[in-house]
Amino acid sequence: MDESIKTDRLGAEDSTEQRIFEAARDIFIQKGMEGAKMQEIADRAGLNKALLHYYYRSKEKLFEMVARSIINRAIPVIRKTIESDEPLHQKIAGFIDFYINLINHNPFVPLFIVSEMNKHPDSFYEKIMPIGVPKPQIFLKQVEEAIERGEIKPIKPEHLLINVVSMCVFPFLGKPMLRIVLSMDSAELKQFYDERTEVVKQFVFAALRPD
Amino acid sequence: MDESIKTDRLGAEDSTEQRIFEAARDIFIQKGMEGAKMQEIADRAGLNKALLHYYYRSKEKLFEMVARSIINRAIPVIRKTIESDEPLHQKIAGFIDFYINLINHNPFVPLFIVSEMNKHPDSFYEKIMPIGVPKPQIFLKQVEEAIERGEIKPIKPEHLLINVVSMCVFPFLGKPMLRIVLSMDSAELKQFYDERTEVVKQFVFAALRPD
DNA sequence: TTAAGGTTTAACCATTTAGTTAAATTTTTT
DNA sequence: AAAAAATTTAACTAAATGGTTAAACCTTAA
Repeated sequence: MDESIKTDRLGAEDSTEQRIFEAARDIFIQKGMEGAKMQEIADRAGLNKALLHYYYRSKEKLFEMVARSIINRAIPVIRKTIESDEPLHQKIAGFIDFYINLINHNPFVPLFIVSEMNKHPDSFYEKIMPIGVPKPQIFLKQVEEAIERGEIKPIKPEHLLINVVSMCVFPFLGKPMLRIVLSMDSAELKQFYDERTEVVKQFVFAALRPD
Repeated sequence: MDESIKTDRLGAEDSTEQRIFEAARDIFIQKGMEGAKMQEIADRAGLNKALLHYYYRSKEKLFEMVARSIINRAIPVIRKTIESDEPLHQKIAGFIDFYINLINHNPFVPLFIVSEMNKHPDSFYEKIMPIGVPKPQIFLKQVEEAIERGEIKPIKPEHLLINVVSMCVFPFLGKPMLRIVLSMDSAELKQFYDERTEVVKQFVFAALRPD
């Protein structure tokens, strides 16, 4: 039975090591560090438990690698969009596009990151240090300048940034809530998330439009 | 004989049972069901482990009660604001006021609820069933009517609701992120959260204002 | 073919942890 | 004050789980 190519990196073969890693990623994301059991990871990978230790030494190390990989993939794209020096409107639009699309393809990542950050803020910080913390200064300055030029309505740049991020990320964190409160089925949910990009853009730009 | 009134509320005496409950609440919120250890809860309550079982039977039961209490307190206030038939603007403003204030006083509750919901959507649903799922129909209808009357810019009511909730809740989920990315110290963070209510209101109403 | 290397496994060990119990202690009732 | 009831504790058990190991099992190349 051939596995589909589920790469982490391009060209990664479907080695045992890789299968373990992917199984671990799925389980850790779903259940967190303590909730995940090595046996369950092994089962999901279709392998014996000892193999996990052979390749990854310990649960901690395995978790570490998974966490690092997730963070390594998420942070740089955030940096790239936020640190670019495109014009403000383009940047905001691009940010929303990219961010929602990213999460749409990795819907459980935000909860993983948020949980990780809350439980172990220090170890998280150490993990993103090497990649580089996103520096929003350019963005903040752009907002201030746009306000001075009267292009957008006054707002503290930090709040604007958080507003945008909130509307992109939260709907995915709260997905089960949406299901229940808005009683949406899968199809309706899919449509809702598809609409999201445009809706958020319009909402933000409407809020920013000067009187 | 009969047990003291099992309170959740202020005025609760400092009974052993209560101390256990509070310790459990703190630890469960911080570490989740699997991350929390009975011994740690006992230590925090200043008691022996056996007592936890004496009063609460099992870890599952204890967690159950804690989860239920947290949900019981959060859901009704959401219902009340969302289901009221105040005029739309008042309702939105009141919702933002109340919601941010609520979370400000219980900053770890949203993450607990979001995590719970993602790990055990069914048991969560059973927990809120008895209280009653918030029914947003009135709100959704109000939005549609306001749009028809040209009082606000067109937007799918569901998206508006999620936008508002997102901007209220997410900044608390992402607190550690704010710290790092915006490099805020405690004082700055406090101020940020204090400003939040007004900022969100202005942002939402600006976005809704018709051309 | 066979020997060497990496790969995989079942069985085992040590530790942690939820849960029990019987006895000691404190509080309440008579 | 004595008996009864409620509360608290230390010591224990059973199960789960992370981690180890020695042997079996390929695959490959002389």
